[in-house]
Amino acid sequence: MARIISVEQIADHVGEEVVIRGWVYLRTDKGRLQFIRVRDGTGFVQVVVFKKNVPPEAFQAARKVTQESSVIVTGIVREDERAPGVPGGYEIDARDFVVVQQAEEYPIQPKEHGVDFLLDHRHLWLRTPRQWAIMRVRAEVERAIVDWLDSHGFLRVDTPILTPSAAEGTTTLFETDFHGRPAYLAQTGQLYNEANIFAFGKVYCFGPTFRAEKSKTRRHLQEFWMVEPEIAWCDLDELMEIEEQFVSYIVQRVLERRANELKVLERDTRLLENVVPPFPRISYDEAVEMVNKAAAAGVRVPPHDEPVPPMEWGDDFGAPHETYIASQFDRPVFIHHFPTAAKAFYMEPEPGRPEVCRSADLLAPEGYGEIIGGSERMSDPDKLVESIKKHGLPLEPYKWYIDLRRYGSVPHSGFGLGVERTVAWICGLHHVRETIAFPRVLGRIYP
RNA sequence: UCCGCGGUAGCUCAAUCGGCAGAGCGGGCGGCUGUUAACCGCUUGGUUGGAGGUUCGAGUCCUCCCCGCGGAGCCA
Repeated sequence: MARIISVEQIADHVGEEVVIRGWVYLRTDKGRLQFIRVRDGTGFVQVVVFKKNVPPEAFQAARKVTQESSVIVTGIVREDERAPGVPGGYEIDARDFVVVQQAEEYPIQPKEHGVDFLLDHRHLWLRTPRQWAIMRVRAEVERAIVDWLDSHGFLRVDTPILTPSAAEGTTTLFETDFHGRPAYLAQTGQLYNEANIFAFGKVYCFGPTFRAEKSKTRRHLQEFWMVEPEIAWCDLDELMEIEEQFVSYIVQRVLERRANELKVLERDTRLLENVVPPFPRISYDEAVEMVNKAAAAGVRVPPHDEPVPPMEWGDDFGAPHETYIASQFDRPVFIHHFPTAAKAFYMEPEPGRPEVCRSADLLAPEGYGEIIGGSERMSDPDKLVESIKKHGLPLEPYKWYIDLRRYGSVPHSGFGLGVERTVAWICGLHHVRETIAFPRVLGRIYP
């Protein structure tokens, strides 16, 4: 009895008779010769069913098999450079072909489809090679995140998803019912992380976060995953060093372990190979100057070839600004010291220049925008209370948060990295909706 | 919420000035021993998003509504 193998491991079985269990992705009927591409979840392989080599009923089954039928194939693994698939270069010369279930007419063809149709069929769309590759890269990104943090002294401490009030007070939250009292789905775990560092030093939380903003862009989801490390005894410069090490590790690890998937996605990996420390650092002041020079020179940016608009000091960057700035560098770039007024209440103002704060965003190259937002946190309780008031927020919900500064306050910093934007960048995708199995975009909750 | 674009066969799209609603793919039947989204022949397939209006005649023009896409703001 031949052994069941996974397509991923096919190179180890050349010349052996093996069994593959999977689903039919594509069939080419050449009369007495049937080319059937089978995927088993770990890869895609071409099965060659030649009439003379299989029992008559097996050949009939192969000739009639429909796309996405579940099948069990027995055959001999052969090296052949013509064989398509992932990893590719190997095919199975069938000796038997059994259909477990003959699939009904399948709605998704290996052709072009519209976005609306594909999202309505997301449960089936996930089976296609491109989506398969993206989800495998995502899983590698998530493993790299956890591995790096766990091996650098961080303790994973998960933070609540049901929260009593707005963490930052600015963005729209999803409201739910907590036994008669309003509760909100978390938009960040950061404030809880800050409590946790005083118990554990370096911590991170990693889970879904929710934003009810009516955002409809290629960079936004209503539900997305974020990893948020928080570090005691850490200032902004040390934070940026940690971030560039962390991001570089993630990218290099995907390059190393998911090369086949990046090939399926036709990603130009040379752009990713540059992603090693140190990353360039520019101040907000310098960034504004860069943008305005470009605006004056009439520079245009992709993807819509729009002109870079001029901006005033104090404005936040729009998408064309971010794209332009990122395009000036061959790896992610930090922008630090944003205007205090444009940022969250908890960020530490720069001593001697309180109009800017110790914050830094990390912009991914190629127009993928902000993948990290981070800052040094305010550590003085009186200044914090003042800032909360200045932002028009109530003090009562932040009582515990202010407490953290009253019992052994230390300089500390942290950041949040958006998983979907990072995966979209690494994979070279046009929209973050493809980076999560079941995306929650505005106006869509099915499937 | 605002700005722009769109909705025609299962899918992707076409239909000139308002004049017989079409093609490719998919499905079905047949052919082929090296296909890579194969190819060739035949065949199947329609409440043109919905409601109203103008007209001899509406996919096409007008009004309202619904849905989707892209972007802005905000953010990761």
